[in-house]
Amino acid sequence: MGTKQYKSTLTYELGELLKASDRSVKLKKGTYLFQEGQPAKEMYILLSGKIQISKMNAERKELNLRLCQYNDIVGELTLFTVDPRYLFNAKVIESGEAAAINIENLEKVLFNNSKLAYEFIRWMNDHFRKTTTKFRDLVLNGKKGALYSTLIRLCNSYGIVKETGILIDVYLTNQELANYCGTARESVSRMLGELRDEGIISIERKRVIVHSIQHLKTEIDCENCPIEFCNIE
Amino acid sequence: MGTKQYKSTLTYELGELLKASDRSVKLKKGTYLFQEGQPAKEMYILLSGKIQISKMNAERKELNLRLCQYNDIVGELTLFTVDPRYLFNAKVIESGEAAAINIENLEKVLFNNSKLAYEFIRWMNDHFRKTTTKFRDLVLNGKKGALYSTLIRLCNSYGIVKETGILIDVYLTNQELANYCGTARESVSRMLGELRDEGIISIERKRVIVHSIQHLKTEIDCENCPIEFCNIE
DNA sequence: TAAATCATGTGAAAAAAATCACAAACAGAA
DNA sequence: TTCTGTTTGTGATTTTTTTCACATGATTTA
Repeated sequence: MGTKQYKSTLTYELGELLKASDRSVKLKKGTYLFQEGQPAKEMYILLSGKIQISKMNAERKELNLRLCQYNDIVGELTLFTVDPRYLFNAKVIESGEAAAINIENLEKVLFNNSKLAYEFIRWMNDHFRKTTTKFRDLVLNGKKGALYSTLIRLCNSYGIVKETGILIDVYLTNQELANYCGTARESVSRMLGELRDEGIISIERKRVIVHSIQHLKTEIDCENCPIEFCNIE
Repeated sequence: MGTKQYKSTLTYELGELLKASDRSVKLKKGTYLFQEGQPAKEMYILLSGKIQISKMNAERKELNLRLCQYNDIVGELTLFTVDPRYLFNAKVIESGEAAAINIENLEKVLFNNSKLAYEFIRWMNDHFRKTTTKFRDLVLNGKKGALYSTLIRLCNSYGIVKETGILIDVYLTNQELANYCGTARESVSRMLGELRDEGIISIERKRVIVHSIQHLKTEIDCENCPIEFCNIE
């Protein structure tokens, strides 16, 4: 009991990718694996640790897009472009290790292995699907909807089922949570406080326990889409 | 003078795709080419007319995601999935015609033609990139930012350069514009009114003319990203 | 051409969210 | 353990946005 509820696609084919892996990189908490605008030579697969993918706007407000862990792919959007550059920031929020894959090599592999290319297209589809649904939630359901949606996704990706509810096994500050929602830190603090008072969640040493995910779901009219499309990776 | 400023990728390879085209479909204004949840057998390439891609939430609020025209691909996200279903609504807002491509056929073609698969991955990358940037604008810059971003993208996709400014050559109601921004119809009306009073835009028979796109850009701290990543397709 | 339908503009009020300012709580380092 | 820097909670205020209600304007269509 008490393990991750869902692990994303790329399975056998992931092995293929890893074979093309050139080197491994140590990830130190607080550093960046890459940042927006840097020239991109490599794509990565996480072996351990956690990485937050974000995009800044010009006012330096940050929007967190994904929270990645073991087996997740990061830096993928640079494939097959001229003068490839990273589009996002990849911040290490839990130390670990990643396998680096040279983009040029990967492009060759994809070109010669249609099974893998196919798998990759499928993965991108899934990925796109998640993103769009998430943004719909963020844009249409107000800031409360944004937070609830984020919590649900965090449950699906990092939730550990306990007797009392689902423990979201990541240490996130309110500010970071706010960056997932495009909202103000204080608003998150207030909304979490409300949920706490209503007994929907509780907070135990910086981690959230969701006692009634159903409540969050009904509040945003969650259509109970399959868990593989409703996560934060 | 006076033509579309940018036309998206898939060029030669588009021809390849079209060769696999099975039939063509007439598009009648006001109808839907497909709707969320319907089983998906075909992907489409627009030959003429305009189609709006949207996603609903459970409260039946609609979020408009793309506005597609000649040579744009719609219904693409169903590839390589089991029990494929459309994720979005495709509403015809200007009559025209589309080439339908059977998904199973296309999967075969992609599988056997790595050049095409490669091109497809690249297209999806671009597509993803646009989407993410757009949503960042929507989420981080408030409702005004959302509208300005939408107007800029509309200029890039449908703008016709005139002496006085850029004419956005699409007939959109305030409600439809609002659906692109995740905002209320009345708010759009008010914001457009303000822009009109300031002389930034004017409206001529339901179409917007942007006199100072620069003003819109500075307001949302637009980093002047390449036009091919800043459009509404 | 009139009637009907749909789209727009706008005031007033309510609701949602951000901002500012500061105290309290907590975590990590010395 | 104490100090220090970070994170959290919260009141008060301001700003942004939505909502409601209704008048006006524009387009269809019969």
